[in-house]
Amino acid sequence: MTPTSTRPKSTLSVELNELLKSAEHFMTIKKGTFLFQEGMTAKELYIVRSGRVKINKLSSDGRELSLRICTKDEIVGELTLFSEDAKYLFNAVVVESGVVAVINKEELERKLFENSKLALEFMKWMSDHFRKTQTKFRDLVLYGKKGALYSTLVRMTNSYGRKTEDGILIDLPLTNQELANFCATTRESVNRMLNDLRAKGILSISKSKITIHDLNYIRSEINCEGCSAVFCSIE
Amino acid sequence: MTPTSTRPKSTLSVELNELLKSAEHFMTIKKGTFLFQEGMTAKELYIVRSGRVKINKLSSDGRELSLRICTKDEIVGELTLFSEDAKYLFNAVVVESGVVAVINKEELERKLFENSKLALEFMKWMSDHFRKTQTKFRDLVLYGKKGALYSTLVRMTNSYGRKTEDGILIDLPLTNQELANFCATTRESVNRMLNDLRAKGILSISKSKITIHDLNYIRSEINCEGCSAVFCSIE
DNA sequence: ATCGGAATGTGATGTACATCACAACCAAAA
DNA sequence: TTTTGGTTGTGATGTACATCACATTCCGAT
Repeated sequence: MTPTSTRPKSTLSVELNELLKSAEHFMTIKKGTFLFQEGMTAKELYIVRSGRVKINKLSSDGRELSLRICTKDEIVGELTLFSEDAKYLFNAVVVESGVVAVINKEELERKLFENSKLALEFMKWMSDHFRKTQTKFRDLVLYGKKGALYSTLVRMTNSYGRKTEDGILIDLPLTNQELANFCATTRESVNRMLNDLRAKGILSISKSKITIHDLNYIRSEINCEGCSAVFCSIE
Repeated sequence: MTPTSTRPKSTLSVELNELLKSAEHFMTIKKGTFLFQEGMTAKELYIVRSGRVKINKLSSDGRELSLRICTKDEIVGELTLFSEDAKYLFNAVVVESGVVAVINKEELERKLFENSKLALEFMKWMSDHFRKTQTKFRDLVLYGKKGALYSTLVRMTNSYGRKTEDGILIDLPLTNQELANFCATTRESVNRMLNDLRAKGILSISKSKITIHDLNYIRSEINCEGCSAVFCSIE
């Protein structure tokens, strides 16, 4: 698993990472379990150290909207900070076993108060994170389901893409259904759209992993040529 | 204009407001002009003191997606903080003349660094703001166009609603087109949906202002009975 | 190798919503 | 008052996408 990602990632700065570390204890997480569920009162947030955590939201009629897939060094549960008696807005389900660092909310708030540098970096992280989310929803809302899928593919590529001879491999097995959950659409629609792209030679799929041959085509379809890829990720 | 809003608002705390004030100069803004436009390099952010500023985004084919309408004490342009060489993601167009306080980005960052209390409160504001946006997009994506409209109505009510004898008046003239822009839909669809609601006695319209007679009906349709209204606003 | 469950693929049909077209209704200006 | 430009209202039609139904492929467990 060489770090041959095609684009720079906006991760936690070293300092932020180090400082957060000092306040934490660790917890192993097992595939299929929840880190937290929507509506639970939030007392802590988490930093993924290994494994994968998916953030999602269930609609009243049982459909799932996936929002993020978080791997190493991603912060989870951040939305509840600074509001007393906050409830988690989303679910965090472990999709690959691993370890998270547990950070007590109040303790973090105290640390942020005491350490201006930490506070500033944390604000920067929040701000970046906010921008990512905003642009993602914009694609979803402005460019229909195709926009949603293409946006998801671009983000997946930026987060998990690894250069190969014939394109960029999204190094994460994905079913049609899982992609559909990110797009608020159905597996059938995703299937048809992917087959169209396949027919055009834009991408190919093998062993439920997607290889993108022509990322620019996808990016141009949703007018994201100009956007800085740093904000365009799935984490 | 008595402050008979039906629900508590999450505005800037007094301290935050005061501290921000010290760094600012004022600028009058005229209806129809832009505070900033998408893609411009961002050097400052703004606090609305009077008048109204609409935040929107134009799609490549000319459709408009409205995101916020900001009045007194709302922060505008906040998304560009902490990222050097940031470009504005959206447009800010003045829809009602007034005055804004101008805050230099670098100066604010310095102030936040020097004053932990300010930093903490600012983070709280960002976090609240983030939650609002997330929940709004969720309605938009999960519950279709009807969900988008109902969500917009609830938010408008929370932000501009004033109790009257026969319901809650949204004290802001709104055309079908303007509502449509908030929902990423067409004026015709909005018109039909509003007429349905009118026929059911849920709301009524006069002089392009909406009065909601049965807010609970609308809220129940998009499953937001449980949500705290503080986060459910249009600002 | 073979069985069974999950994932994929693809037609037929339904439905929500956009688009088009145009009539009716204002309210402010001439 | 009449004109005019913006807004509302509403049918007819088109299109994107969801839903349903079922066949096929894939893959791990026995």
